[in-house]
Amino acid sequence: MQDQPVIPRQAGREPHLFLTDDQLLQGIELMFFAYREFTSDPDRILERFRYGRAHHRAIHFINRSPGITVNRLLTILGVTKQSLNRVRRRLMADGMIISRVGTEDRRERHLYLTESGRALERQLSEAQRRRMRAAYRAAGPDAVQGFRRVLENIMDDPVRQLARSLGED
Amino acid sequence: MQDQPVIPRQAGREPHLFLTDDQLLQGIELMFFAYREFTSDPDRILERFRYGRAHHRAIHFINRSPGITVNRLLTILGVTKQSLNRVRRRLMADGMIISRVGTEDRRERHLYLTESGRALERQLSEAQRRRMRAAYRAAGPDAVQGFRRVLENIMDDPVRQLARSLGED
DNA sequence: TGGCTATGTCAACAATTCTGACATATTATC
DNA sequence: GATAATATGTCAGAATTGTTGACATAGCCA
Repeated sequence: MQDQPVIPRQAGREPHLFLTDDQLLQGIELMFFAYREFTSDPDRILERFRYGRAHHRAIHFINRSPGITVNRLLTILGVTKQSLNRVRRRLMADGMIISRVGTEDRRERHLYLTESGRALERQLSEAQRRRMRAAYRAAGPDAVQGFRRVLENIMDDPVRQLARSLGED
Repeated sequence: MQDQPVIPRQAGREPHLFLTDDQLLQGIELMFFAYREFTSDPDRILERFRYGRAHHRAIHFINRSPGITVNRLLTILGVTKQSLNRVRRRLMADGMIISRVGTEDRRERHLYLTESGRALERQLSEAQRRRMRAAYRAAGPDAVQGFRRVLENIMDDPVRQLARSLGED
């Protein structure tokens, strides 16, 4: 995803944007409303399984990085292991994910989606991808670049690095 | 993470983009991580008051539309009145907001921030505005435009209308 | 007057998160 | 080989936020 370096514009001086508090408040509200809409499609699907967003997030990132360890998943999700374990236990009981003992380090557990898990993931992901695709197309390619640049800059550096590292596994 | 550029493909009136699933997944993850970062600053402040995000949202929208009715706030927040009332009661007990009987329709209650409420709002808002301002400046004006366009298009029409109506009150 | 609207409240329940404590297996280090 | 550190798992209790359902009051309107 290294299109362009996101941070350093002109070393020394930043482009001087005049941003009123009202413009910034609008941006804040856009984030609030868009995020809510953005999660509404998967939420409806999850209801049918009586799963919540925590289950969705686990499924998403296990799909994104098959064989991910519990520790790595905890780092990405930013929750406690107790919290994740409740979700993980349920997903394992339901046959959505499986856990394999690590070959190099036998303390580690590597998580994978089962066929059922992949099916659910596709359903959830499809709903969100459809919305993203429609929004991208309606906004146009330049807007997409800008969207990504702003979101990346909203993150602090450690999280930005983490987000960028995800496709690389 | 293969960097597939977002390629504009001409066809018809709307700009057609060729979007891989991977690009869309990246967008989805950007939303997830950016939103989490975006809420982290106010979360830290709220902790000191033992308030949660529900309190923040109420404060935000009451500040944005002083004198807003309970019903309107419920519509914006998309929660039940029981859920909002728990938050409202606490904020009123703490002297952060006040409620005034409507002059035209005496059934309505109009909500306002008190001086304490405004002080807290400024604190919360300042943290988020600072982050937004920094992101906007780093990304540049064109990116901001694109950011807003994509987020608006992520919303379904009713919510988009609602979001747009907010500055107008 | 009767019906609808706006608001408020009580109670019970569910989901998600946290902290803290404790346990086990495995790896790394001295 | 003994000890420390790491990775994982579990139990228990608490806080926040959300839900449904039921019920009550006040005020507007036809």
